[in-house]
Amino acid sequence: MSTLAQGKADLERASTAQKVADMLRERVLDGELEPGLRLSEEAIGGALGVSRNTLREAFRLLTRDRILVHEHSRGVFVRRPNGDDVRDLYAARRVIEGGALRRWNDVSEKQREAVRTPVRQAVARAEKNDFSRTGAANIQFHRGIVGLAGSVRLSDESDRLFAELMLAFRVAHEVEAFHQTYLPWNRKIVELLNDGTVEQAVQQLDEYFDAAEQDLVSRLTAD
Amino acid sequence: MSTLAQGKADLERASTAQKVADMLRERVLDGELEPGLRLSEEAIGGALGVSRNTLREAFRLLTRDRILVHEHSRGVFVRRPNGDDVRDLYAARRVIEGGALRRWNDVSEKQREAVRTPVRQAVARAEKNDFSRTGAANIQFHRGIVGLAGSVRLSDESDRLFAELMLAFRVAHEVEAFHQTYLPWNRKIVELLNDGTVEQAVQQLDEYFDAAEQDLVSRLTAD
DNA sequence: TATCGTAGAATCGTTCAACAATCCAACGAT
DNA sequence: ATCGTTGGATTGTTGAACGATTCTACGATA
Repeated sequence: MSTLAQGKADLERASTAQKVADMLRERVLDGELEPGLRLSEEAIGGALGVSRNTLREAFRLLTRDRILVHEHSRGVFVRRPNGDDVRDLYAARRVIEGGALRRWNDVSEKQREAVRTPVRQAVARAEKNDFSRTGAANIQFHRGIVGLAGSVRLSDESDRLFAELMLAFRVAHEVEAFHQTYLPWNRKIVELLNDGTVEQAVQQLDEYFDAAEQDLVSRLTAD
Repeated sequence: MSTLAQGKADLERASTAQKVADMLRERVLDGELEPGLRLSEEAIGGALGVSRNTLREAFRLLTRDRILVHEHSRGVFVRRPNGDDVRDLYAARRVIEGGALRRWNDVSEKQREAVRTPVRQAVARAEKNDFSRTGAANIQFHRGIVGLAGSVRLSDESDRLFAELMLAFRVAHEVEAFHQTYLPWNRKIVELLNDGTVEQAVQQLDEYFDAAEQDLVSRLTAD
């Protein structure tokens, strides 16, 4: 039955606006479209061969995902987070991930493995100097933490927060180096969880957030 | 200067789609447009005197706010939460509000007052049998709790979750009675916070969520 | 020189009309 | 009673058009 559910999801993926939005999202997160850039309706619509109305619909989907921002009568821009945005993002993450982590003892083993596995992957990839994928594994680690909450709404919202944070990394020119710096923290958090000392793991996570926020904010306000 | 910022917000309030979305949101939350109802583009667009494209844009804004759901090639519907949705919503609230409440000792006095005041108001209004406004005060209480996190993104997302929950109340025919039932809980939580026993307050909040979720789910799956 | 205002270009906001694609309900065949 | 089929209704998408807003560059004034 799971294959049927999968197929249904693929079928529903129709919609030109959805496909355009997916393409643009990829371009933005890859860095081809830099934060702060204005996306002209005419230029992009012409390049992609879709009408303005459809393109505007794709824009709306991406503003919902925090990828773009819409300014009335001025157009849409690739989101360009500043220091205040980063502080806000980490304030949200502290509450969400801290709250989720405290559910460690109440969740399924599968959910716990979704936290442990990405750290193992990140370590393995870092040893091979495969840093681009180390970052992806780091994100998976945090997605696993949010997953402990058991709410798809919360996981979806966190994905949007992560996307915004990725843009902040890009503005700070920290796309690759950032994640590996904090890899030891993640490893320590998993150790503490495995020891059953959940509160200590939460505290460690908070320290990670403090350090990461301070680092990122200083690099953003330096510009 | 605050008046200037206010004026700017008013000026930016333009956009036909935005006004249409505001009107529709009100109609939905008031109950005029029932959960599950399909909103015809032609009918509503004609009634409101706006073009289909503009109306579709308003629809997208409301799907972002969890008021409407969009089904491809079928149209948009007033969201109609089911039991699984409610469980997901409370899973999210447990983590968000629990995590926010634990920040009690780290936040400003103003933030703490934003939690205490709504409970006082709710008590006063309940004594006057003003139940419709009791519910509003109850929501303010929980908004105050989320506000302890100090993240506008998290507060905004919580507002969307609350809106969805309001729809669930409506489906369960519990719009008015629900909030006052749990007023004693809120009062107890504030007492525990004032006593400085934050962890006990969190535990009390969790019990509130357990009871509220169970109540609401049973009424939803009964249909 | 610097500030201000203005004209014109560029772009967005919104509408309208049209057609293809999809969904739905009624009908009839097996 | 279940399963195709056929129209009719609704959404998806396009293209063009025009008013409204923003931006840019130029020139006037102090």
